[in-house]
Amino acid sequence: MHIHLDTGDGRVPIYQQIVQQVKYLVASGRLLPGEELPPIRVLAERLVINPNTVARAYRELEQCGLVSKRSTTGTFVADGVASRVASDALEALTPPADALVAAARRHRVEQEELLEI
Amino acid sequence: MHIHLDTGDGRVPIYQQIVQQVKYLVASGRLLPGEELPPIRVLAERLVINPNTVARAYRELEQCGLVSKRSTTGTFVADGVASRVASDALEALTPPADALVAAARRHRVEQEELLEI
Amino acid sequence: MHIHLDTGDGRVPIYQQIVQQVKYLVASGRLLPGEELPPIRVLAERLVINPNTVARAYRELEQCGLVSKRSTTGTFVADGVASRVASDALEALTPPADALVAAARRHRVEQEELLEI
Amino acid sequence: MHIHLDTGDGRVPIYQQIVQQVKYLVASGRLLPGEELPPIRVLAERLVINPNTVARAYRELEQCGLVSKRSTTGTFVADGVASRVASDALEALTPPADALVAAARRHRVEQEELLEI
DNA sequence: GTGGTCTAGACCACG
DNA sequence: GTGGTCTAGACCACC
Repeated sequence: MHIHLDTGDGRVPIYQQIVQQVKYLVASGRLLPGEELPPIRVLAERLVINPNTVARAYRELEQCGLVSKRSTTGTFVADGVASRVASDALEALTPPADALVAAARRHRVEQEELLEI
Repeated sequence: MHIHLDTGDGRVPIYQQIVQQVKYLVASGRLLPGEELPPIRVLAERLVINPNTVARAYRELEQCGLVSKRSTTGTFVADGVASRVASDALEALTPPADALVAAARRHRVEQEELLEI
Repeated sequence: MHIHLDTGDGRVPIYQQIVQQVKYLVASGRLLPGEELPPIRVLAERLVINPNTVARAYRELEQCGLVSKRSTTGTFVADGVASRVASDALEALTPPADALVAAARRHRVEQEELLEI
Repeated sequence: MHIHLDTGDGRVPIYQQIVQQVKYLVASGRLLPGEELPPIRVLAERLVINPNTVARAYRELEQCGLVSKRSTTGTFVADGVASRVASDALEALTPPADALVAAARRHRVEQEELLEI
């Protein structure tokens, strides 16, 4: 499982970057239901961050139902979540898209110009 | 000058909302060079927010050169800024657009699907 | 707002004790919608625990929709939640009650005996 | 000897579930004094859990005096324990019952309502 | 002053 | 070895 952190102080909390990317990995089928995520400490070490930060990400993923933690055994992708996550992903994409379009309108930016970008 | 605030804790700082909207007003010609902005306290009262917040927005606008404060007289839209703001706006639009496209790619969302949104 | 912590290592995490008791306070009307909770640091100091622990409790309460945090302003009881919490409370009561009864049955404890307790 | 495990991470440690259920079996006469319990490895295999976990359960049962391990021979139900276990069970029932009642009071739940559940 | 994030590291229960 | 909880204290953005 490969995760890339943008530490550029881009105002996105590390733990959310993890949450988001795990969602992506599941939605795109690169993480399959039942598959085990790296142990908290291992992922923390690999990303050179504090275990607490990974733990928080995993906790949020569990609250979303995307992952299930069997204590003392590990953390696993929950069953039958691929579809839900997929629609989730699209929904997550919609608001920023709308905002972008709205912003563009306020700027009177031509549609073609926007598409080029 | 009409400004609408989204206080829904939607992750956009109030002062930035003000900055952005003043830029829009200038770029779209609804605020003309030389025109006076509302006094800090007046705008703060109208928006039911802390005067410090308005002050900060005005300060940022001044640093952008979009506005000039003549002490004890008021805050005025600077001269000949319309064009600069316009290009500013486009630049401001590019990064989120890129991010959106990048996110979409990670989701393997088809381009057509994205354009529809 | 009075909160009592059982530090007797009774296996209930501190942050959950806070969550639970705030729920009780709301459900019983001792905390009214719109009312402000003590700032994280203040409550932490009062309970002689780490601010992070209080923060976690508040975060969970927010995720439950019971509370809303207006950053830099404070933490407030959400509107129109009394009823939901009340039913929540009853639901929270049901499983342990069932477990108790089931356990009693396995012990062949007479019903009267149980009621006396 | 039939034992059912709730692996739903419902906050009850596996080894305690075993301890409890063995107590029930003894108290209810389905396990008689002198009778042999399944070997650790056998029970572990049957329940698909770690042998260490079964070992721990047996150890606790031995500390309670409910069971006695004769090395290299097996684990047997101790003599004359049925009555003790029975009272044990009642004691084990009291604290959760109290907690339940206390919780109910905090919720202002009527007693009749509680009894129905 | 508010809450938010993160670190470093401790201790625990469980398997 | 797994995850869970908690502490102590840092720095940040915002109002």
